[in-house]
Amino acid sequence: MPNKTVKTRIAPSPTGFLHIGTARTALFSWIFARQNKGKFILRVEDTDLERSEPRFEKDIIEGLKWLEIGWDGETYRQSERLDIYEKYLARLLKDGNAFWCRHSEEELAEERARQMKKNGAPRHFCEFRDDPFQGRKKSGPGIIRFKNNAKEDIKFNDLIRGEIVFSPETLGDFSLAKDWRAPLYNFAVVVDDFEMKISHIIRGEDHISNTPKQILIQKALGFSLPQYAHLPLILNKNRAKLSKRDGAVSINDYRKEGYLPQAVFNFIALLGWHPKDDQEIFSREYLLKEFSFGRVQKGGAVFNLEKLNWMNKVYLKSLKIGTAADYALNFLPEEWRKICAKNKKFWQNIVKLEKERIVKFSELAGKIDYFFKEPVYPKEILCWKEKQDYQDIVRHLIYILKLFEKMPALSFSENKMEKAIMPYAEKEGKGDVLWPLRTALCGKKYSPGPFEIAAVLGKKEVLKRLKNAVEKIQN
RNA sequence: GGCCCUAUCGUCUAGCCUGGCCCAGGACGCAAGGUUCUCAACCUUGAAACAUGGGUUCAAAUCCCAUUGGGGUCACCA
Repeated sequence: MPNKTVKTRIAPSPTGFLHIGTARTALFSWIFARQNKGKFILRVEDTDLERSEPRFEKDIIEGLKWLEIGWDGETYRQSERLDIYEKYLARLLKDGNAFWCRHSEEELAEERARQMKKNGAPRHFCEFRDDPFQGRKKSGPGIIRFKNNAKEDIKFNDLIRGEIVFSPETLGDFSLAKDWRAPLYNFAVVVDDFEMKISHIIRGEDHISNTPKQILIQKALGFSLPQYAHLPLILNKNRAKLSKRDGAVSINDYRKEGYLPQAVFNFIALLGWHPKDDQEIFSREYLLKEFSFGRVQKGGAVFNLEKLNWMNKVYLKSLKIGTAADYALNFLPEEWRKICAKNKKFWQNIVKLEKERIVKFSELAGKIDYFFKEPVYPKEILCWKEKQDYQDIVRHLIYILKLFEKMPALSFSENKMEKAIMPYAEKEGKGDVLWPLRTALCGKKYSPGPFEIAAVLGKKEVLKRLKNAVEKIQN
């Protein structure tokens, strides 16, 4: 039964590019909202003025759009909501639930170090806590803290992990804001989630330890508690939180490398979630139908590039040739792109040949240069298994040359060529004939089949390249 | 270090709630073979895991306890 009041959000902070983990959180939040006919919104958490940058916000938005994880109109930016935070902050101070703390950062750091040394929980119960404005900032240091008087255990029910319990003493008087108009994370989140009527907070496991603080603030402000679902983390090879130093962690890195959005979507969905059966390749419709928190994994998942690569190949294979060609066009050097944009059929034929041989589109350009210019290669490449006699190669090439010359240019097709040449190749040894033919056309050890290449190149070009090869040997 | 989360093949995981069908299934990767002028694709086969120790039970990957390992977090970052 769909819950009509469901509202979820993705709340990235624009201090870096769209992280894979953020994308997956967005994906699950989006699915959950869709499943329940609810809403999914975007909130940019840019309260850290020092580190937030517009280019990161742009990247995050582009990444989400690329994956077609769309939010419902509402987009918020915390930096534009300072009046709201100020209002709630005033209320907290007035009610005696918050206070100004005048300790310097150095003092606080020292205190923490002392506590850690004594094997205790590092926390700050402040001496200014009983008079909200005693420590008020005039010019020196100071921030607004939560006056944590909680005695009872703080409990919440996580949709993925069940009940989680914290004892409040370990929290201390935690920070709320640097100043009236400079809210800090835990406080801003609580206010926004309430104001935006978020029903389900879906986020990474690294936020579990923030949850009790947020609950305390919610209670002090008289807010109703949302539901929580803490997703397992995405890990690197060393099983630590995946971070920038681990290489490509931004969704747009994968976009730029020419991965397909469907593949990335499918892959990150499967990183921590699994359907009832063994199906691993699935559409967003399938996921929409099948997703549930009950099947979300509790333990972290290592990001496995090899599997993504495999998955991208699967999607690449199933892509219609026209679609693939259009998409792939973006990954060509300018000069070739112009040629292909004018000659779509030519380009599609090329893509058809390489589509199943590449992992991602960025590999394409390096493999198809011989369609745009004559190949440059050492004559040794023409030898099959590196020990074929050059005289034999010349003999075979000339034979093929003559066969091809007799064929009408218009019916210079894969099939016709094959029919014409195969009897000869069977007789002389397939490798002995086909290898030199293929390498003469493309100048590469590895490539699609000779007839496939020849058909795309066309009769005139094929004859020219065969003659070149013969000359190369004879000189 | 305190607190919290977590634990099945190298990796992603099914199975665990509701013990027996599991000497543990699938996928990626790996290895071997087949197909093949090369590469890719495809087909067949194989190696590969219930963290450890105690219980409970006729029976435990599944339930209970302890231990160990891994991770997260403890900011005037989010």
